[in-house]
Amino acid sequence: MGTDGTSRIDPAIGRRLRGLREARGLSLSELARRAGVGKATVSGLEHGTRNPTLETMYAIAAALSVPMSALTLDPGAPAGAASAVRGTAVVSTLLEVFREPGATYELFRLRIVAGVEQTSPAHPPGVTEHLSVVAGTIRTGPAAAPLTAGPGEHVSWAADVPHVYAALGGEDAHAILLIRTPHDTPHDPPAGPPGRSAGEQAAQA
Amino acid sequence: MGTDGTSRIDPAIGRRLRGLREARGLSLSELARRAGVGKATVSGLEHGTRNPTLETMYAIAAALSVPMSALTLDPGAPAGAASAVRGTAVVSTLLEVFREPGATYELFRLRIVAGVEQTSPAHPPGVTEHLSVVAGTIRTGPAAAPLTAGPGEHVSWAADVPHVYAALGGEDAHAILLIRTPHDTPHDPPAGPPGRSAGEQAAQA
DNA sequence: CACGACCGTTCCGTATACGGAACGATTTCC
DNA sequence: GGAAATCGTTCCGTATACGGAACGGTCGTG
Repeated sequence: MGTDGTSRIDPAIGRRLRGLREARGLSLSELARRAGVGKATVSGLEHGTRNPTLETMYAIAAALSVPMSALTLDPGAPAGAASAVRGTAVVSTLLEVFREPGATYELFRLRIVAGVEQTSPAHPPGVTEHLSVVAGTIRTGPAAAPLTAGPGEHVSWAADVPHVYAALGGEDAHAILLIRTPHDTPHDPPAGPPGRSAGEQAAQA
Repeated sequence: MGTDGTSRIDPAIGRRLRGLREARGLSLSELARRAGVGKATVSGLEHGTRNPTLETMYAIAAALSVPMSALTLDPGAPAGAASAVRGTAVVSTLLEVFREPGATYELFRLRIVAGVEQTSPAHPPGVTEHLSVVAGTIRTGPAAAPLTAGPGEHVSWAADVPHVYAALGGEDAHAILLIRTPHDTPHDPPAGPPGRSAGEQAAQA
């Protein structure tokens, strides 16, 4: 990767790892033993001088009894207003994707910024969206006939028409969005520029 | 790691990666280009013949606009009947926990094993559960008055009474469960020791 | 049908992540 | 106060993940 000689990985991972280890009262040697990896590996990781293998990460995460994401801390951050300023009303984080025999499901956590209404274009026929309101009041659904839902309420609609998202009441709203794409229906190409940052992004919902 | 010569990594990662790539209509070459990694790397990854580096995983996840966890999918496995045999009908994977000013939300992915009905004890007053059916047919809600829901349907109920989960129709069912615990109402202590195994565990829902 | 563009796979040399061993520094126990 | 145990770091040879290049296959196009 870097032809620079010493490839560094995000030092935050090392700090996180050391924190988790010490929180459990484990010595570096002991953790290495439990994870079945070399002490040199753990040491190097904590210092951020190694670019670990997935296998190594699995082993260490398992030894600490945490999911890998606790170590890698993906970008899935709460992130203040940063992206709202860019004119995006809906900030989404992809939580999980799973394939069933008949369809693919994508699960998003949404934050809808107050005072802006965002319209998303139609998906291919057959795609349905299911939104569960977590906090705030959300007006969403087909642009032609949106519905209003509060905490604990749900809205579902066929996503083959343009649809809107808006937070009512002056406060940001939060929701869980499940998009079901039947197979046979090819997913539309990604809306944005290719190499944009992972984690938070404008919802292509 | 394996001194066997060829260390294999979980082939599910490869399948997941290929699924995400194809869902976006990207060719392998194009993905490699966007991620700034070699085609050989992507190819090897999809075939499960490489044990990738964190840096590589980051680059690819970013190019796909997904968090790394969408690729690594921690242990949250479909796992046949293994845990059902242990008398557990509901297998849950914690996807995310988030705190809002007024409440804490926990989001689970559930797999409900067919043919068994599981009853969960009452939560403290104020706790509500919201279940979205992903696949199959689920009978759930307060034990005294459960409801039946199919794919895309939702059920909500106050969780201060015993409640049940059951998959109808002879097939396992899948769902997303959101548990809202208002603050002031101290959450019941987590059933296990603090650092209990991440990923799959019996639902304390 | 020849040609170019692109696909996904495989081969290859190099950079580096790996575990084991050696090291000095502390701490524990007799 | 010396021996043993354990700590975290560093050195080292080996295994392997990496990107680039070469390859055959499949399209569109002239």
